[in-house]
Amino acid sequence: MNPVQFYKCLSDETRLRCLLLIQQEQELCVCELTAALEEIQPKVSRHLGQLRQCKLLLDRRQGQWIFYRINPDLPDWAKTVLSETLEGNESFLKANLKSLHRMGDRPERAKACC
Amino acid sequence: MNPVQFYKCLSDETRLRCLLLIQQEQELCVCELTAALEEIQPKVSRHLGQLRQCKLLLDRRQGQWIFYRINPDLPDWAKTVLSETLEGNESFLKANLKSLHRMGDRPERAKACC
DNA sequence: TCTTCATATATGTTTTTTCATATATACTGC
DNA sequence: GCAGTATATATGAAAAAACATATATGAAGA
Repeated sequence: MNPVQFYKCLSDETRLRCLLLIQQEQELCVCELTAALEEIQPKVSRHLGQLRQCKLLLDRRQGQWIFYRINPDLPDWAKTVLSETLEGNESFLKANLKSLHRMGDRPERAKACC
Repeated sequence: MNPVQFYKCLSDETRLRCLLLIQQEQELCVCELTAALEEIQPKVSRHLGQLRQCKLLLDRRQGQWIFYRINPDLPDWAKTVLSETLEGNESFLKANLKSLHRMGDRPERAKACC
């Protein structure tokens, strides 16, 4: 994982909020992120696609939903960066978490596999 | 310190190399960084100017040289990000450190003040 | 068919890069 | 001390490149 590429991923507001929300909630689907960010779906989807392509996120389909989670194979330094950023910037996500939890009908999660 | 702005600063190759070199060496002047990166002076200077404006770096003049160092007042999470990134990416800087140490006539450092 | 999500295209905006030049300090010989 | 010159750094302006966005559309699954 090239650190420049890694930080390019974190350097956009939409992408950083997605990453930190997922870091906090373990796993979120596109419609949850769309609601949390109050952004249009193609915008969110496009940024998630980038994060997936750079291997910061993994996705899995469950029925009609696609859930994204942090790639557990990220190098340790990158994982530390994400968790430190989340811890040090709670207020940054406050409004997004509020919107997320206000969302009705959040999709049910099943175990990823096995 | 807004985390998006912070990561925008780290998302450029020239800026990230400068930051990590300074993190490792405590303090470097523009000509040392120019030599380490093998880039032209206005390019390096521009990026350092940005990092100073965003308050990631502080500068001091000593004679004809201007030395840059990490701003000690950065929030803890940001300091941790920088040190983790340095530790986790030693090889990223290898060539730059080699160029730096190969540089003849590096400026002498005096104590910053007092 | 409806919902969820992804992607293509076109467009606008921001960022980066370079060159040329300005400013500040230092040095040399008088 | 004073020219004149050299070195270190910063910055204005213009061009190029990279990036983000919106709209429209497509594909997969319930």
